[in-house]
Amino acid sequence: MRREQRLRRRKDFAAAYRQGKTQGNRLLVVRVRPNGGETTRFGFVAGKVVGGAVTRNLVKRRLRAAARALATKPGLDIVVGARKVAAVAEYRALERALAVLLKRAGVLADDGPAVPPEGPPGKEHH
RNA sequence: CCAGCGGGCCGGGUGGCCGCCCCCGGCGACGGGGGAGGAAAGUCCGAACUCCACAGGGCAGGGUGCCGGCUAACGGCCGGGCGCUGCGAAGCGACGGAAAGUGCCACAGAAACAUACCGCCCGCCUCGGCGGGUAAGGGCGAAAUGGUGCGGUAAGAGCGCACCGGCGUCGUGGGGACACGGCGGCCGGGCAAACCCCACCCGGAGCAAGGCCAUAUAGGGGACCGCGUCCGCAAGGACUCAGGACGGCCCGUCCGAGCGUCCCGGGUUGGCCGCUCGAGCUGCGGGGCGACUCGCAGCCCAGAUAGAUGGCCACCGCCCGCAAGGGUACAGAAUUCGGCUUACAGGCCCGCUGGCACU
RNA sequence: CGGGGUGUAGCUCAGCCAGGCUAGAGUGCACGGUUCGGGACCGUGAGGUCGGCAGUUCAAAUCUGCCCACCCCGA
Repeated sequence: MRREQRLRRRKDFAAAYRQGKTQGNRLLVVRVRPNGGETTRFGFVAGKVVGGAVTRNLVKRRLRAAARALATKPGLDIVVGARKVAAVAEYRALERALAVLLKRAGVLADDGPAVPPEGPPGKEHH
């Protein structure tokens, strides 16, 4: 996932936490917020409860791969937070959980317009 | 073969699909190269680097602590000495000073640093005490006046002698810690990880250092102290010292009535540089017991910033399990090095010690 | 990157600097008393690897070193 497609500013994370719509299950917590741009950006959060630096990085890498495999609508900021059990979950479980939550938020590319994007329904990235 | 000691090293492999970061080339599509560790960890020491401060001296504070060496430096390493443990290979050691001073040593015990409770011996007497001597014995205690033996004595005692231990002194060896020997002679505790003394070392901060650019209710708003005296026409000088600087304090020095101090707001948390070629790595040769060092040749080996170095699958290896199957250590660079400490499945290599058996 | 603090009974804390004393206090818990019963009150009692491992010392909750967990502050 390219740098432009990731959330990199503290302000962006703070805005998603403050204004975003939240979906969650045992493994993950997802917050979605329109960013007014044309590209959808992801941010991944794995706090201390997940484990040490090695497992936190592993979880974030897996989530990044899972997010890349799913097609989303453009113009969104999506923050994916990992819960404690995500540390021992397999990749398949993480990917399925992320797909379910994004579907529930209505931001997958083949969903109806649940969150109205600001820009035109843009092309696929990746 | 069994048990053990020391040192060094590895710590998954191959392939496929899809990706990420950096560098180089190219207008571009794209092509080429590189991309986590032995601890990257804890942040316990030492340095490099950067900014600030710096006439000098003293005090305070912190650290180190057998000797010699290595090193840029170190609280690290190497070699040696001494002590303790182990049959041994080896291991461990905050290992200067208690005749500089102060302090503490609970309880028990007569007494804890100055002492006679019981006992023993001598003397006296109104037969149970009094006076004196005595640290061999008993008892208390973590610790009680060096240990064993012989002599000696009223009983005893380094009182004398021998050996051992310690202390002092002289000599010899050694670069030194120290060792060995002679002589003297018995000289009385412990704790300095209690204060302390001695020797040596130490400016302060840290890459959010520091610099450039952009942005801004921005050369913003508010509160407070003070703007003295004398000489001189003036420049200036002196006094008084309010104040400020010199890491903390003092001496001292400098600045000096400045434009100071404090609070709010803003920025530092935007971008770029610093940022990876370095006390560098590999090989060969020389010096040294060794830590290490010198010379030559070759090599370029992560630079991210919500933070790249990967995700998934297959086969193999290893471990658990009858099997299905499951697991595959500790752990993720953040300015960079040198160490220390801590964590770690499994495995490999080298040297050595003890024991058993056989030749 | 740097600095500081805390860890003691189920809970909240003393004791640590200046080592020795039965490791205490409040609350909670159990039992008994009081009451018709409960609360309050009175009495009795149980409950502690003093965060862990080493070391110094005759002796460590206390001193020293290393490690673990948590909290706070500054740049």
